[in-house]
Amino acid sequence: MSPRKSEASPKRGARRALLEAALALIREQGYASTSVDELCAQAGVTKGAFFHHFPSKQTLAIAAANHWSEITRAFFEAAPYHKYSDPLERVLGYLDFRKAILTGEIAEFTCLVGTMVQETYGTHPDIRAACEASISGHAAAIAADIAEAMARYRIRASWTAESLALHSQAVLQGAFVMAKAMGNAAVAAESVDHLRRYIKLLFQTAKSNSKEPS
Amino acid sequence: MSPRKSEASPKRGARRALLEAALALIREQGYASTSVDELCAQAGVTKGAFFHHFPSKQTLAIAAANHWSEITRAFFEAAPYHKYSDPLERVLGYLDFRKAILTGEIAEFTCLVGTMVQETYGTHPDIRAACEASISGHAAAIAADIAEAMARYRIRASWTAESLALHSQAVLQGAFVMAKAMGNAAVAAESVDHLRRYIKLLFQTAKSNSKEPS
DNA sequence: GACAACATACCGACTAGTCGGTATCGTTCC
DNA sequence: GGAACGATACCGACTAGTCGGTATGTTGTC
Repeated sequence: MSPRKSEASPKRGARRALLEAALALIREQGYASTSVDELCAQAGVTKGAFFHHFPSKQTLAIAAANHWSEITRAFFEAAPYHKYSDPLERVLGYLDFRKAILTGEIAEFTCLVGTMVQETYGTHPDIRAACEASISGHAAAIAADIAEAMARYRIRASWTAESLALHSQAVLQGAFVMAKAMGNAAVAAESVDHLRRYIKLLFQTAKSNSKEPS
Repeated sequence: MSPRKSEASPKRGARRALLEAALALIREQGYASTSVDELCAQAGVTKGAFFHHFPSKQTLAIAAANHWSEITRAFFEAAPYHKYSDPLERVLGYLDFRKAILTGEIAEFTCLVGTMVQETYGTHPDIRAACEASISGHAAAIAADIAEAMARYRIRASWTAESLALHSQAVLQGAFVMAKAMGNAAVAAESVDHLRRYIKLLFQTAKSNSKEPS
């Protein structure tokens, strides 16, 4: 009985609430300057609940990075660009999608692990590894489409699909840094435009050589 | 009397020693997790000296960002790529130079203001502004060469010199994030390669149209 | 002796993490 | 069905230490 379930945020969901709080706060302020008390207040739980679920602040950060991987994976898997049968269109559609979501507050579209790895890479190896896994995982998904596109359009290049996928992530991470520095998202959008133009150019030259695929 | 000057680091140069310490430590650990005591220890001065020269930790961060602007300006002004008379060669030479200096420890080639702005953009507006000024100033120098190259090669494009210069900075900042995440500089170097290829492609297509300038 | 350039001692606020205790669950046996 | 039971979820006061910042003392220089 008592059929109610899933309240505001606490009660029986402290772990998830803390992970969500970590996403919000760390993206805004970074890892070091986000205190455990602050995380608890945001999540609506107490310190006891925090250390019941996570043995340390660092452990929460790692869990948050993994949670971020899951969230983003699901988010991009549901994105509309997957409908294209042409892998190159999927790659370009991915960039259009990334540009389209550059709206609202800066902390709402920037990357948790990119932010976190900057201040932890030297001091918290485990957090860095979790961030690397998140970025690499996402890049691998892009690399698959790029590789397919290269095969389809008979691209023979000095660069690899993996390299271009990682470069795409670098551009996006850099775009976030620039957006934070300039205080607006427009500069980030323009960088995505440049990246899109680059990839089109890479495939355009070879595309004109071989007419149709298959 | 006593003709000796410029000792190891302290004595009569506390301010400069603290600025150098800030560059080293903040690039390694970030702003928030670098304490005033740590900065003093690294600089070889005491806390009294710190607050004699800087009214607050935030003020030091701003001074460090400005110091960084000066350091990097002098560094890049002395770089070899300025010898080229062709502005496009200067731009490409700039990228070759940026790739060439991606050696040694990660903290030694990454950008202070890019690191700092990530964790301060939302909470310390003055630091953010100083970081923006540093990046914008550097980008403006690149934009000048790009603009000259566009004029010389009669480029008429949907992008501007300023936009491409900012994109270059985004790629570099992103390359640093990726290097920190992956734990190696190679991934950063490959991103610079991609950026160089992009700019060559942008100018190559138009270059074939109009033979020689002037 | 006045002033700048430091050093030393210290303060209150805040930090991550601990600990004893309680509330609420699912399970088991009657 | 319900009492008993062990486990998990959670609470909030507490600690030991660190933080940025201050107040005051010392020293060299003009």
